[in-house]
Amino acid sequence: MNMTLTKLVVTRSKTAYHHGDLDVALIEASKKLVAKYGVERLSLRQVAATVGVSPSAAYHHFPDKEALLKAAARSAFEDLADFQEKALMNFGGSSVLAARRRFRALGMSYVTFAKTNPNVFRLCFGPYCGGDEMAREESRPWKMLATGLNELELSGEIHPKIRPYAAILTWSAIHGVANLVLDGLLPEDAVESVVDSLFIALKSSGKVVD
Amino acid sequence: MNMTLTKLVVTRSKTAYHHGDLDVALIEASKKLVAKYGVERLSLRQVAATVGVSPSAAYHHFPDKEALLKAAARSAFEDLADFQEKALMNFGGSSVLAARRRFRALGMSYVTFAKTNPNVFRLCFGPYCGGDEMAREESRPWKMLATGLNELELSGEIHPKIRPYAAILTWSAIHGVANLVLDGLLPEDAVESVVDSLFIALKSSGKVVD
DNA sequence: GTCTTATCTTAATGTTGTTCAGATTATCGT
DNA sequence: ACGATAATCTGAACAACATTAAGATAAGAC
Repeated sequence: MNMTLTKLVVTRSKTAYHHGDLDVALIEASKKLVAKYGVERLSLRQVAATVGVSPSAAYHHFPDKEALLKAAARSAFEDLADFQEKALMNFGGSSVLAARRRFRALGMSYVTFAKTNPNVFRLCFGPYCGGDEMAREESRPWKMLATGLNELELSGEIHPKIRPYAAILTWSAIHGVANLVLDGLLPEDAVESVVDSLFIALKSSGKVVD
Repeated sequence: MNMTLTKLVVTRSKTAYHHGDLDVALIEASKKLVAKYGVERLSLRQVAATVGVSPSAAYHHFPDKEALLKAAARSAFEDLADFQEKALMNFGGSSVLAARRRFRALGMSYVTFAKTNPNVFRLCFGPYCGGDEMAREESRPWKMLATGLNELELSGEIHPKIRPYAAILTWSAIHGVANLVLDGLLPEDAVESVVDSLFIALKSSGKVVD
């Protein structure tokens, strides 16, 4: 779980001058302001004012605005993982149906997060995205996807032919609809279409000749 | 084809005071600067200076910076369509193989454009994306995808079960990899994986029971 | 308690988006 | 051809912005 907020509340100092966890407070304030106005309208000064600190104070914790936004993006990415994790908890069990429900929850929660916090979702993946530092295969969303696919495979819901591509195809498709729906280029119900078609695509036993 | 640049060159006025097609010139300059530095680092004043005009001149053609960027995004979206169209021209014929090659070219060119001009690609689909104004089903990339899928269908390369989802799934998956690769969250070769798996997924004849 | 270091503030600089009053050119009716 | 009207651009201004430098304040070590 993402503990940044908790840490903030617990260890905040009482004296006015020294804030005590300014870095975390700045990140949290950034996320809130981004959620409200979007990254493109975010100013360092506003963030500092929200936290109750002078603008230049931020420069003792981050080299510049870009670094702060990258840290906020990183934190927001963890929030997304948290959200998916919670969604997953609603569907326990080891049956085939449970595995399918969990897989569906994984994809749906991803898009629900995007639609609920469009600006935050865009922050995660925009030009402030950590990229390599987010360590691809080690990232929590990727790991959840991997285990979800393993469960489906054990239930015989994935054809061997497509198994090697399953993770990349799934993440790409889900990430794609999320963005296209946010941009207004696909209707909202496109999400269900993608999830449904992914089930069909993964289970399929078609032969391809080149 | 996107004729904005041509129009600019042809009708540019010689007198210094009146520019003659300032709107188009501003859009083109914006795209160039975005390509170089990214949307987040673009300033109206720089754009105006590049065109050789005072900053306030832009406000007689666009209500504000956001409107200019939206216009630039719209134009960039047409550039993407142009790029795909050109890629498509390399693969004529009516054979099954030709249909498959065109479909592959459609997806690959989409991602190639993204990787060649990451900042411009992000401009197309970011918060400055036209959305509804881009008219979804009437957009050129969507139409190309639709005819590409029709060709594949006529060649017997698409199973009826997945046909209704084919367009949405394909666009989502391709758009998704493009973004994830740009963000450094998927390796570059993920693109081929997605295109290959799309072929498998579309042709498949799997049965799904609920 | 003093010294050192970490943390924050104040003040300043140069750039940004945007506005407004005025200058310049094009267009059009005559 | 000419004068009025509208379109287009400039220059100067303003507040908000990111960033920096020099100094104030508090915390922790000894």
